[in-house]
Amino acid sequence: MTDRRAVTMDDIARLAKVSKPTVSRALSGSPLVKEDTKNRVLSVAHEQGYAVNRNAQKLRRKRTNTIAVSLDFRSHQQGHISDPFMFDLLAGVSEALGDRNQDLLLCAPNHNDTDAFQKILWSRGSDGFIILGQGHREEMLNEFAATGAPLVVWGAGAESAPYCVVGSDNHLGGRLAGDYLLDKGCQRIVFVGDRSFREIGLRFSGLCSAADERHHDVKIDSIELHNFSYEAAYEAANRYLDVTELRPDGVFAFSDTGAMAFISAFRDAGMDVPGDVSVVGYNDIASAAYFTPPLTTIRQDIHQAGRVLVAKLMRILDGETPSSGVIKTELIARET
Amino acid sequence: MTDRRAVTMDDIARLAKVSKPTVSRALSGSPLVKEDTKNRVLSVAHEQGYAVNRNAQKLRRKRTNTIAVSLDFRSHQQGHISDPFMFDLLAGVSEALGDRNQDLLLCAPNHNDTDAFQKILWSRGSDGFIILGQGHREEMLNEFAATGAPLVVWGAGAESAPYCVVGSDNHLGGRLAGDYLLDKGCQRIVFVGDRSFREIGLRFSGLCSAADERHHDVKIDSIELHNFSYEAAYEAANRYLDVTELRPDGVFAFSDTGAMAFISAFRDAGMDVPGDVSVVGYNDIASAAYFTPPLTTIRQDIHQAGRVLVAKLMRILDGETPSSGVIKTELIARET
DNA sequence: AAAATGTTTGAAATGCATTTCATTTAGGTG
DNA sequence: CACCTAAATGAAATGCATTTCAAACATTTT
Repeated sequence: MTDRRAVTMDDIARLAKVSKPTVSRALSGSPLVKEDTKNRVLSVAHEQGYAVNRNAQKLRRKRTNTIAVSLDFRSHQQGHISDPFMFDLLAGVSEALGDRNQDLLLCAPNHNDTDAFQKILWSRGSDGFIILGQGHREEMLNEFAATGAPLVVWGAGAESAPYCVVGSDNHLGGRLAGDYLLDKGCQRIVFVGDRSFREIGLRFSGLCSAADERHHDVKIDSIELHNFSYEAAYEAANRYLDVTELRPDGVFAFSDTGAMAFISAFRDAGMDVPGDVSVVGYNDIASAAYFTPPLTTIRQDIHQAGRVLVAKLMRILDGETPSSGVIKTELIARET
Repeated sequence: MTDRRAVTMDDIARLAKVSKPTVSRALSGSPLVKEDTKNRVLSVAHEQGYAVNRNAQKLRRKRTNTIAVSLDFRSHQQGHISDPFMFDLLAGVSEALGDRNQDLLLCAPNHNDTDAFQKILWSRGSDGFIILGQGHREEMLNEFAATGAPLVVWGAGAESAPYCVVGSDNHLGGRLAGDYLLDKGCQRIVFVGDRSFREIGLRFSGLCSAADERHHDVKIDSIELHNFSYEAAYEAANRYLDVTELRPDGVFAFSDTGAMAFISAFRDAGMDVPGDVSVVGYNDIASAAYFTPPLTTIRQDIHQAGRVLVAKLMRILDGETPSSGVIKTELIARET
């Protein structure tokens, strides 16, 4: 409210009877300044309510200590993504960045083109990028990475990917789910999800290889679902039940939320889960264990994920080129 | 990668054969520059891959066009908050800020003291604050607001609050839940949640006044729950069932997640929902409608929330002092 | 054609901190 | 005590864009 001029480093210098560079050094913990002087500066700064102007600092240092995190809130113009998994991922990243004193610039670009990201870099809005979910943006990400932009991506690693990817082993996840359903004796398994997403495609192929290996007489069907909402999954389930002669006895969904919507539809259609049909989700979101019935799912170590993403990006910023990272992936067998 | 010197405004000026101020004006859309010149500058800037250095801009303009959003990820050192409601709220805020070309600095302060916030302001890291959830930070927020910091808070408005609060009408929410349970004929209603949170306390008192008004012979009990996780709610439910002679026939939970955990515990204890006990949650998170059974809950208009929070803050930054805002609150009756 | 007005443009000052390099001070040695 | 080295400090240059104020140019008006 008081509109008096902001306190600057010069003021602190004057009050502490030292020069500006000394204040600068004292505040950034340089070993070049005597203990004594440093304390004096620090206490003056504190009593004046002074904090280094970050913008001047960033301008001068050419380093922002800020990481842009992209969350594609509204992919597929289908309203907000609200998979709690993404939230947990964000929380993990936020914490890991906090531990390294990096600021987090949250960006949910409207136009999903390289430019939106490129501009952040050109304008020195951040030092690097953490992209949560590659989705259908692979081409764009390839382009962006080709410019040499420092980025890490949460998603599925293609060997060919020109950027560092961190993610669970989606193929393994699919196998684990497949083995689980096959062990239960499922004959007609249906996969639910948008296979054009690389991660999800891999989960499907994992499921298929599990089936292939068993030489079982298993039918694997797939429902293409280009929308991640509960509504869409619920409706897709109903449509499928309407159309199909033999109802499925096993379902593997691209996510826990999808699995829940399917279970809900099955219940409304008078089917029993897991009596009539077994269901496996993906992610092990917090609510999975408390769903009715408790949901069997593939857990990704989300907490590790945030730390790994940040660690890799920091190495990139230090000029290294870390390999992609794989996050622990395991089946959590519950009632479905 | 190429470590050539960054493109600056001087370069653009030279290439477009104009002066620096003209470039500055052209890029920020000033009407002072001739259409002709402006286009020339714009095209040069584009082909050079130039974007104004935000840090220099912020330094000079003394305005950051950045809003700090605080998300208390790990309140109560109990691990991450992962209520999807918070995620939706964040998504709404993110979108509303995007629409106004404001950047979003996500902060999850470790030390929950004024200083963490104050420092952001002193260092010109953001122009203002959106605090998502007042939780137990009311005192701190009062202090912070007293310094004249521009902030809006998602929470429950006390008349006395020295800052602008936006939130649903929690008392009304409580009444609606109460009326619903009483209409169902519940006799032994238990409230679940940490009443020391103002929002939650109000929901409880709303429930009580609904009961009072009916002159019913209703017993209202309450389970103090100082932890927002599913686990904690599930355990609290079990403890309560162990200890109580007459089992409750109505539950009103502080959130949908809490309600789900309770339903899960009831189910595991062999109780039927809604046969034996009716349950009302709060927030209407996306999964509520697909829970088994579909969850009755109090919906807050989350999308409006984000817009209102941002709009109020912008007015504050313009020197106004907007009143607190109330978000639409309604009962969504489903099966429980 | 000169005067008056309005429109574009540019030179220079400014915002604030960091860094280089030179200088001073303190400490150690013969 | 003179001399050298190491430690601490400071003057000035620098990073990049915005803004003020004055100058140049274009257009009307008399």
